[in-house]
Amino acid sequence: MSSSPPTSSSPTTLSSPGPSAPNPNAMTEQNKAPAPSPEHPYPPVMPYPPQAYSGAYPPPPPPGTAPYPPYFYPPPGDANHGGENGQNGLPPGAYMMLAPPGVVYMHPPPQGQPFQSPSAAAQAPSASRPKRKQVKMACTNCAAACKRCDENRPCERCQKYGIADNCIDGQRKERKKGIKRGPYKRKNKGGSDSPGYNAATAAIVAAQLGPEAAAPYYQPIFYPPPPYMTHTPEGQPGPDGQPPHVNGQPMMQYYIPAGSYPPYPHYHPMYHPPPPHPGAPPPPHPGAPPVVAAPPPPPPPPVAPEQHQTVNPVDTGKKDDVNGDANGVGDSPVANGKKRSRSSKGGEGKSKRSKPSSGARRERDGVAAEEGHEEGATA
DNA sequence: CAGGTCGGACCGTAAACTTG
DNA sequence: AAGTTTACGGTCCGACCTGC
Repeated sequence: MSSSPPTSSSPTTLSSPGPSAPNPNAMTEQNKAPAPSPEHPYPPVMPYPPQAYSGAYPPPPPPGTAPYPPYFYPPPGDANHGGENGQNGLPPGAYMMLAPPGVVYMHPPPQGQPFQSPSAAAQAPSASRPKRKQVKMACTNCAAACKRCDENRPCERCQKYGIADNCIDGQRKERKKGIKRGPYKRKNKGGSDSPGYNAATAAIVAAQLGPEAAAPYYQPIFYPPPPYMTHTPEGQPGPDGQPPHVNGQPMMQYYIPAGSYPPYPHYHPMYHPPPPHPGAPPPPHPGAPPVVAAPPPPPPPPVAPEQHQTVNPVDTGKKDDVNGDANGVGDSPVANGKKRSRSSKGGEGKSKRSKPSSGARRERDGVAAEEGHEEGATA
């Protein structure tokens, strides 16, 4: 999913890092929407009555009305957008907003690109990171050293280290058979699975905003990055062909269906505002209509315990697996394809190291945990 | 600094299931 | 049977460790 920024080589540099939890009440100077303009009043004028929608994408405008009007506000990375690159416990590439139940908010996907579901977006490698390619079978030397191998025999690495003689394929173990599995979860088949409220999203919201916010009244809606603007709403082109900037951020285009105003959902009468999050009092906004008491929210959906487990969106710090080159630096042959053993560690095979996990390590080293990731892959 | 070690993310795909 | 989902078994990135 990439509405690739026009200039940056790294999308993550263009969109600002999400500073904190996607708390709709939390707003910083940077997070604020741009000043309203006559064409784009604040809050935006909703020409349609609030509507519940959970069907096909994009949601059709009400009969007899024009397509959704564009509105503009700062790009993801603010408090209402949750995780960039898996920060804040959200999947990488996903943006989060809060909306009333049933309202599906999306914007048109970039030209020629299909809508990608949140889960798919979370799974997909980012545009800046090509998928790692693996050989079918590494030679025994490379496998033992956990180093990149190639299809040739002797492989490049073995040649480099003068152990070409030992460059042979290993023996692949046969797969276990007869492993019983539970019932399969079928994916939504509609081509684009609309982001619905489920235990996973509930858990994410609960983690970020507190359990109250996880109630169905505050559904997190994930959607792909919107396209960047080429001109301001006033028609001014951006500098050097780049998107115009607002508050130092490239301007994006959002389409906002009636009934959901992403940046400040609690200003809409339909919303039942969540209790103030500690340390993040809801800032008043000029021109904001009074908050009308909403009907009592329905009880939160029960969260299946097993799903609880899998929903651990806060990845402990998956490394940025940018591949590419297999730089030979630090590479080393493993003599005779022997399984290593480290005397002091009683190593046999891949014994656990007595050092912080790589995740913790990265954290300690100040490497940002990127790409909040999927469920713990292997059992 | 170069080479050795290895945790764990990532990948490919076989096997288990589901669907038509 | 064909398609889908799951998870096994493997690859290899990249950080740490060690010895020269």
